[in-house]
Amino acid sequence: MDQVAEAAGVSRATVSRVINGATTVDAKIREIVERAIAETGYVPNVAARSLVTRKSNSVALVISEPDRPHDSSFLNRIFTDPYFGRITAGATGALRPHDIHLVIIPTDSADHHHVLRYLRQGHVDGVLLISSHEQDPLPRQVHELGIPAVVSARPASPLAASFVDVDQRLGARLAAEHLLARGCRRLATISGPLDIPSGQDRLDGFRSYLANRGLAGVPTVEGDFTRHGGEEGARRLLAEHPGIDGLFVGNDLMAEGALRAVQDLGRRVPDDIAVVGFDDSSAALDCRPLLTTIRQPVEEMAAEMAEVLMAHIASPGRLPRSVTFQPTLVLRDSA
Amino acid sequence: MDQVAEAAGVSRATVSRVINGATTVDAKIREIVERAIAETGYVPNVAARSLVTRKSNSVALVISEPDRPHDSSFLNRIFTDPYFGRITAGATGALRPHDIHLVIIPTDSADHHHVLRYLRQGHVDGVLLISSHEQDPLPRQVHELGIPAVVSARPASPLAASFVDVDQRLGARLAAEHLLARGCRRLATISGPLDIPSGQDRLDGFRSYLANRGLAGVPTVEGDFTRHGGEEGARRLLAEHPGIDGLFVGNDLMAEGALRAVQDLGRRVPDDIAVVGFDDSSAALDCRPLLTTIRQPVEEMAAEMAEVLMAHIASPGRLPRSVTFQPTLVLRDSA
DNA sequence: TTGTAGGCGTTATCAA
DNA sequence: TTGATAACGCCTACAA
Repeated sequence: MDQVAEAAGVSRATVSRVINGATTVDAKIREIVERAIAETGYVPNVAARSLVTRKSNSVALVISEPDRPHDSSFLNRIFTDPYFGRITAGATGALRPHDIHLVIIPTDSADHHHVLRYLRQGHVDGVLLISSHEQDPLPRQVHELGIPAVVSARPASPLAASFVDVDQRLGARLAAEHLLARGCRRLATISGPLDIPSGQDRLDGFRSYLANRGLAGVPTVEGDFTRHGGEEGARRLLAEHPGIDGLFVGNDLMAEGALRAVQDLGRRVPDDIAVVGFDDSSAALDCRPLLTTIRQPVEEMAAEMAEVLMAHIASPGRLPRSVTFQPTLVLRDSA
Repeated sequence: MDQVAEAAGVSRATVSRVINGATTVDAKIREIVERAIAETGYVPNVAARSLVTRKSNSVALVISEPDRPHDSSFLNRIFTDPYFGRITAGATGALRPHDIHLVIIPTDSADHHHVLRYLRQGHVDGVLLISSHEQDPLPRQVHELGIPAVVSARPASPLAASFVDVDQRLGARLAAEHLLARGCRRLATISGPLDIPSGQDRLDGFRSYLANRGLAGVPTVEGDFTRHGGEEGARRLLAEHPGIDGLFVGNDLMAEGALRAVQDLGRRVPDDIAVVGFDDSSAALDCRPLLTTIRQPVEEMAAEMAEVLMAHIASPGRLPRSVTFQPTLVLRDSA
């Protein structure tokens, strides 16, 4: 910076002003300084800057996955589920205009410790926390750190933190309505993990809507949000209830697997069995037939999380708030 | 830190020594200081530290994906292909013991600019660059930045940079050998994108081995390393060459799609058509039948990249070097 | 509008 | 083995 100042014949303070876009600098001088910056190839030192501003201009995207001992690794799950790509895309898009970097941090419980340390050390100004597991202690721990944070869904236990969610029960209800509307009467469902609020809520929403219309006792199996889990679930379901004519599956990945199993077992989709998924992720388009599903506006939700987080960072005293998005039915070929 | 020093009745310098594990500090004093640290809940300020050490203790994992206009988004591809999960796992594992953070940065060409700026600003001490695309300018640009870097594969155009790779041609040859050994004579292949060196090399390796044994003119279609591309490729291949009895597919994801198509078309696997994939990723286990494939030790390769990078960071003058791993055949049920 | 000077929280050098 | 003290590179009152 001294170099630039010298080359431009001004003081370091002026160089600093130019860099930070202060309005109180003469147009001519600004230009001279900018040229000097270009010529010297000067790049500000972020460490020095954040030492004084106490800002890092980056936020963490912490993706906390529960331990599933029989699964290979949580990283495999994260880098295999299109959901996280959408989250990342949405958050990046919202942060980019503000010149804020997104630091992606996948974690399972074994390294919560590292993550907390990372956050405590002040590497980032705030946290976007994607945590689905009901027992996950991370949301509370992050909250106790006192660092600005926004959670991806209603926390399992009440927490004075901002969160963004979709109306899960409404989504499930849309699926039920659609299946009923197209004439299905023997419905069943493959739910997500019941220790994950979204898995639980979608199941509840589906069942309670049907129960209110006299259709109680819907056959249910619990899946794990993976393609394989959906395949297994469908097989079990059809083995015990061969007469099923409508199936609601807790997410698209499982629906993809279920679709395959259903067709392997000789049922036509949607004629014999209509199938509705949940998410409207890229997996819905990998399905044959194309998957009718409940759209969750994940990118927009992630962007909203980022906006709320930036607001918290800008004014630390701000009260927590929650934003809920509405799901919609996306009609394709499977139902 | 002043607080800690006061609480412990020592100077800041001593506190610093304790924190950094200097051996030149009295055991008793060390203990007192440590207690003071615990009591005050002191956490070092990383910005101040890296301002003076000129180290950030973190490295970037830059995942550079080529633009594929007809695909939804590069993030979707990255968070959908198990390959990147394995890379991340391997790199994290190697870095963790050294207390170095991994900053994951997915990018397509539209934001190379941001990435380069990020690197130039000194946020990280070095770069692990995952770049497959032949025309990708990023490896060269990163190299010109002068920041320590290790690339994930032999760069398309010669570059004085360290890289880690697997012997792609040998892998393809193993596949060919195996198919021949089990009696297949009418072989075909679905290659990866030919503008990606690994796609090209696997194809070359497969064809040239066969050509040397009098089997030239192997039917070939080019795929895109996605499940869907594999499905399409297999359909095209079988439409034109219905007599095929052995198929080598450029990666497991495509093999999964191909397997589905082949069986949809009424062929039994492996009896009518034997199928060999490449990678040994988790997708191989999602296949039915389980996929026989060429194992690429991705985790170990990523770990090696990290080791080499740390060596470069430790001694900046170090000459670039390349490390090549050997692929192996993993026998399962599809061939 | 510009320059001067002090301080941000560490580490590192040098004496003691 | 410990303690002063000087950087590290930047921002920001405050003074000019």
